[in-house]
Amino acid sequence: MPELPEVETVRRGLEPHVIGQDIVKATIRERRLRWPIDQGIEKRLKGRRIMAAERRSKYLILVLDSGDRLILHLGMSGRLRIVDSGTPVRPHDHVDLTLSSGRLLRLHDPRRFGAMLWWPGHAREHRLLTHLGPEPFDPAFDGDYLFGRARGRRAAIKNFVMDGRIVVGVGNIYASESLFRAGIRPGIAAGRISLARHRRLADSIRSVLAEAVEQGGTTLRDFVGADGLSGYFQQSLFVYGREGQACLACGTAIRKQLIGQRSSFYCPNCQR
DNA sequence: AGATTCGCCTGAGAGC
DNA sequence: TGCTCTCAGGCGAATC
Repeated sequence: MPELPEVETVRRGLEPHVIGQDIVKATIRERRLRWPIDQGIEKRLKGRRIMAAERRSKYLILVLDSGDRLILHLGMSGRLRIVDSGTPVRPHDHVDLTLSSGRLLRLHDPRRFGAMLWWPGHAREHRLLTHLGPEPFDPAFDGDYLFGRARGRRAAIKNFVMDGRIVVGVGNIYASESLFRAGIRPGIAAGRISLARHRRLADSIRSVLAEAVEQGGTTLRDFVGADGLSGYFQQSLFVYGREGQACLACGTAIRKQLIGQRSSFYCPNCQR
């Protein structure tokens, strides 16, 4: 499941293959993603040059020479690959962008939770991006910010940090891992956590994501695959998916708890 | 407004 | 072996 580090890894891997490339042709085999792919997007894409590959939250944004943008989201199971033309089409290969290099940028997404959206150049902002909170690596994101936003909030801290309006890019796995590093139990109300602990949490979120980006970058070298935690970071997980196993810090059995319908993992000894 | 629930999907794994 | 069932999860939309 692609989280922010995976999407950033994909973006970096994509860059050398797509920057400066013209889109010779767009082939859409399946329009029914999370939202239907616009009819006629093929014509709008044809002949456009890709000027930049950006990321906002978990959205990939291809900036075109026309000033328009193409927004891609990988959802749960999306993958983007650069493949040679003539590479056999497998099930769930929904979109091909044929590039002037002769290769294809191919979108593959079995569960179709992903998206491909047109963002016209004349629109200042896209509605999906307007409400988003700061990037975790943005200087504006720190413990004081988190603490301020948490005033009066009774939601569990884990749900709070997974709320994209508060901070983007913290998915289920990294939320559990960040809270472990910060020593905070996932079910505690966000508004009842001290400033000092919010600072520790903000630091943990940043460091967990930064490490994952580094390791994703060294692992998914063949590119451009986003199969989630296929990389080394999987070996760095302290609590996620480790129910009943010994805490790597203290040996206590890791517990699993449902919070907001999501599996959450924590060490009852290290996290209070 | 904040909190909670729902719905969209397929593949992997468990159980029979 | 092969079926059925359960679960996983991003996140916007709807509802409470």
